[in-house]
Amino acid sequence: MLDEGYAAVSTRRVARNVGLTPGLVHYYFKTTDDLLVALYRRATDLNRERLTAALHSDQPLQALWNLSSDAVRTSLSLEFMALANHRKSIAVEIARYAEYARSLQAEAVARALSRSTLDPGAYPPHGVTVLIAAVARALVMEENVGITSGHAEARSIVESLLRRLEAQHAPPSTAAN
Amino acid sequence: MLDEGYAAVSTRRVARNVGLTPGLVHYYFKTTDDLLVALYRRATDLNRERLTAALHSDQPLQALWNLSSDAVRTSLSLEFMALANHRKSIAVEIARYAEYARSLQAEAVARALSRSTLDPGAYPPHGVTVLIAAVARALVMEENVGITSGHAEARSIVESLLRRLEAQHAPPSTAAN
DNA sequence: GTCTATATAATGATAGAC
DNA sequence: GTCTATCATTATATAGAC
Repeated sequence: MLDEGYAAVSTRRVARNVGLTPGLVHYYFKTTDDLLVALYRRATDLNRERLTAALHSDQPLQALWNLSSDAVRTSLSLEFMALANHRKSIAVEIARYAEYARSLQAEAVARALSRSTLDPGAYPPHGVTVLIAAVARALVMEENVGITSGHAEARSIVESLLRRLEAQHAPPSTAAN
Repeated sequence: MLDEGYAAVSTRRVARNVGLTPGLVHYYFKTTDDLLVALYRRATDLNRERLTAALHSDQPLQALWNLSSDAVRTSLSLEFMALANHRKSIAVEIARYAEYARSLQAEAVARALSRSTLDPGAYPPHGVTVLIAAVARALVMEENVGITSGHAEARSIVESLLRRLEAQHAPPSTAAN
């Protein structure tokens, strides 16, 4: 799925890769959709653990950003998003997990913001959560096809913002700009 | 491609949809890759015009953001990104256009920043360009699969930032936060 | 559970008539 | 240019032997 895209995943290839027969794959997963949903669930189970750990670290926003920037994990997630465009059963599964993960993340962002000196009204936690995930995902997606210009600069903007959001005792510093 | 994903595009279906035969499609486009590349080029030609117009409007950043938020256009772009994961010829085509579009956008961002009162060092134009495209694309992608939580908040954060970047005569206002 | 065999359908691509 | 016809491959899914 990572190497050749979701379209390369078929019951036959799965069977061949594990040295079994297509019939047996259908015995365990009646339809191909069922197989893909099971794969997605396994991925989210792993992801849930990593996310929880990140959000409970001492720099949850940085940890969330690093986790969201993981190329393999994010590439897989992007394949599922693409797949969801023509597999309704995948779409509902993705939406459900995404909303769950988002709420977890938003809570962590809210906690971090409450410890900072920034105006919480200017940074609604759900919005910040969306932005972090959005930028990380887009960077990985672009790198996957060979686009890199502006990435370093974008990362530095985000990371500097995250440092400010996560600064427990904001230094007097220069006026925020 | 928009309704059922890129995997639904085949020479046979294209032929059927226009009332011709698969053989003829292969006469014009030797391989399916050639067909997809041609489709991508047609899309970028349209896009190039729209982008140029947006960047020459009186509020280029707002216009860029609005353009990047167009659901149909962006969904198509996302399909091509997904497709690029297992079609090298598409990947190089996408990367080439993306780098070109990015440089155009970065110039416009630089011009807007030079008219604003913000510290240009804190907002490198290429980085800002990446962020605008990234967030817009991610929002569309999520909406396509039914995820919406935090979107309104994220949009409002971005739009407020864009207003500040594009404010020709920044008002005294309250301290930026 | 695991296999073989098969029904059915879609695909990419080519050859050759007109 | 446009068609018909075809080859070879892959896919989903099921039936039934063991």
